[in-house]
Amino acid sequence: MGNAELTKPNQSWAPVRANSVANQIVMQVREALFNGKFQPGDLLGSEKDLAAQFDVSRITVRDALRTLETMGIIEIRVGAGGGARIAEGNLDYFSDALAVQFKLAGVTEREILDLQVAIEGTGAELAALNRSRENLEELSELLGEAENVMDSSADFTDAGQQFHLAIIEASGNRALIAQFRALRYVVWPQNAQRATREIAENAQKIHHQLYAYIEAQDSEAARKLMIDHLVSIRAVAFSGTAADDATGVICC
Amino acid sequence: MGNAELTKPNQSWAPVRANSVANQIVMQVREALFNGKFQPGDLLGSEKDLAAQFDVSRITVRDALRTLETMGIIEIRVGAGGGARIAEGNLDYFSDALAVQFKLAGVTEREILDLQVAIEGTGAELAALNRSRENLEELSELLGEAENVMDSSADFTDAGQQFHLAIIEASGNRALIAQFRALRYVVWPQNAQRATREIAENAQKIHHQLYAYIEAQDSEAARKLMIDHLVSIRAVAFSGTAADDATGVICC
DNA sequence: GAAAATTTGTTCGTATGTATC
DNA sequence: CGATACATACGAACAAATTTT
Repeated sequence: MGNAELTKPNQSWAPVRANSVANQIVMQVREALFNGKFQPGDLLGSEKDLAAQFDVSRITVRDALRTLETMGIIEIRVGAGGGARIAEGNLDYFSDALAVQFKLAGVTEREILDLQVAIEGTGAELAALNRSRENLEELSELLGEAENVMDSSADFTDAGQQFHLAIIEASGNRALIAQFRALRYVVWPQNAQRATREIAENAQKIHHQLYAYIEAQDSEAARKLMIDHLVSIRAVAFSGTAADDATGVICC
Repeated sequence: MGNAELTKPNQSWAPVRANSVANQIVMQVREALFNGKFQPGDLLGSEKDLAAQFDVSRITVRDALRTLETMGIIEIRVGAGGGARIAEGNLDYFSDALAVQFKLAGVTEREILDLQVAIEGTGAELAALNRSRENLEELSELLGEAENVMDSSADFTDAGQQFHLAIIEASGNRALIAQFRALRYVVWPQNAQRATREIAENAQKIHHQLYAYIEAQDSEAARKLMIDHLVSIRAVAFSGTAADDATGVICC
């Protein structure tokens, strides 16, 4: 039977902190947002206003605003006409939270790469199905730009990253875009600057092939090639010497 | 004793708020965590301690702690022996942040379902490759439990959700697990309570087939069936009448 | 461009509720 | 039960930054 709940009887220290006045304010604002009572850009008010509105001290309001800000729900501006506003959507906070959780959970690079395969594989698939003419033009342009920086490891890596991002954007799925951006933020520092000239040429060739599949709307081929592309990155990343594996590619 | 390393406002492009003393404390703790100087459970100290360490007021420390807490980096306990500790990993905040960002970005249910396809498709694939004997036992157990609640829409939906989660857990990939948990939190309220008896039976059949593929380590079949399974959910969710689509399944 | 108004950032002091020993 | 330690919360005040006038 399911005795899983007996294994970890934690989470008993919640009551006092969960019912704090500051958290009650946080919950109220959050509920209002999800109930459609707020839209991005709407003004919540200044700390002074909110303190009067909720009949609490300014410091309590600050606690609540700090939490809401970190959640990405509000943005705070100082000066006249400033105050707390409903955010437009700030992916930085989310990316940071993702990175933190992966760190705390001890998620390995390999696990992250498998997640990346899931995201980018589906992204390539949907890109092939949904790409617009503008998407194709941007992808083509990025391919051209990468061609000019094949000898600069850092520049080519950056161009490759942009190409991958453009593919995800071509999928038209903002959830995937958000995930990819967050993921790139997490894995970027480790995987940077690994491209040699030979590796760059191989990557560029694969990128051209990806473009061809996406243009032809061959979603299954696009997905498979993207996954192979990423798996070969994994091979390079975990097999030690990168130069040995000529088929293995990249950094982007 | 060190201070907060007050940096000069030499970078004009950076907004003032990013250079606040509280945010500097946040960044220092965050950096320390990522540099391996902290492990989950480590004690940071009380507000008073930290105020003395950073040579700032308690309220400034409070601001920083509130941010760190919302990021999921620390957990705070009141009373003697309390204070701020490095968290074990709190997915609730992350899930909430994900839901908030999707809401603010106006991400649609369809987009979220495509992301779910990416996560769960890869999850099923990896589960077939990596499942342990314990995983199979738990999956089998969950199938049996679901069998007993086929007539209760809510209970069966819950059992189905647990089965899906168990598959992801069988993948052994904590990044996928975190993503799935967060995603479930986002989509759960809308998709709940849609199961009829007929739909439940169809879902149960598919779940049994998924188990068979995972046991046989047929990763490609597991992935494809999972995707079909989820796509049919999408069909039900977006085509209005669910009963018409006999092949379409579920709520879980 | 300068002054004024507004708002956040920061500090100190104090009181209270709560958890641990 | 009492003592201790800690977070929560309040009020007043000044500094710093930004927008408006």
